[in-house]
Amino acid sequence: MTSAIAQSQENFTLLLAANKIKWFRRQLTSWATLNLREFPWRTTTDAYAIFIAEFLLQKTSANTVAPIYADFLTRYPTLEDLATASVAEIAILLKPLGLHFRADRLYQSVRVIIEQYDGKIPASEAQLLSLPGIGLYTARSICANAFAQPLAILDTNVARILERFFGLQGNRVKSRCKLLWSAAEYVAPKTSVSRWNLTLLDFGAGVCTARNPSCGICPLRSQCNYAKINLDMNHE
DNA sequence: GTCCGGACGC
DNA sequence: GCGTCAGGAC
Repeated sequence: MTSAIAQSQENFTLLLAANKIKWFRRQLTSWATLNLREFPWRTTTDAYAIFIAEFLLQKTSANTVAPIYADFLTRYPTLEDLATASVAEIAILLKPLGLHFRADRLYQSVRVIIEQYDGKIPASEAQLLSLPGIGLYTARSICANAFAQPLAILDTNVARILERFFGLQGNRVKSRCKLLWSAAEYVAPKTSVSRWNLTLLDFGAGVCTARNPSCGICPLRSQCNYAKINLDMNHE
C-alpha cells in the first residue's frame, strides 16, 4: 500500500527523470547534427559490409578499424567471396586489430550464414546472437544499422555516458549489464535509434572520453552528475 | 601505463 | 561475475 504523498513524490521523481531524459536526448541530438563522424560502414546499406564492420569494431577503435575494413572489403566484396577464404587468410587481414580469435569466429559465422541463412546476413537479433562471435551489442548494432530496427545498444561509450550523466554506477559492462542495458533502452528515442546509437558512440569517443573528458565544452555539463565534480576539481 | 563501438569459457 | 584475448594509439 502506497500513501498519497509517497505516490506523489514518486511521480514527481519520475517526472523529473523524464524531463532530464528529454533534455539529454535533445542536447545530444543537436550535438549530432554537427559532430557525427563519417565512416564508410556508416554510409552503406549493404548488410554484409555492416556485418564485417561490426565484427571488426568489437573492442577496437573505429580509426584503427577503418583502413583494415577498406582492405577487407576490397579483398572480399561479398559474403560469397569471403566464403572462399580460409581462416588463415582472414587472420592475416585482421592481425593488426589484435583479438585474433575473431578470425576464426568470423570464418565460422560465414559457414553458418551460408548453410542456414542462404548466404544472407540474418535480420533478427536472435538469429544473429546464435552466430559465433556475435554478442548482444553486435547483434543489436547490426539490426539497427543494417535493418533499421529500433534497438538500443550498450557499449563502453554508452555505459560511461549514462554512468556519468545520470549518476549510475557499475563495474564492468558485464556486471552492470541489467541496470545499464535497461537505462540504455529507456533513454533511447522511439525513432532514428540507429542514429541515436551512433550519436552516443561518437559523443563518448569525442567528448565524454574515458580519459580527460571535455567537460568544459560539453553540452550536457549543466545537468551532468559527473561534470559538476570534474569541473570543481579542476578549478581548485 | 591506459583504453579501444565485446564475446566467450569457466 | 571474472579473467582473457591483443595490437595500436596516446
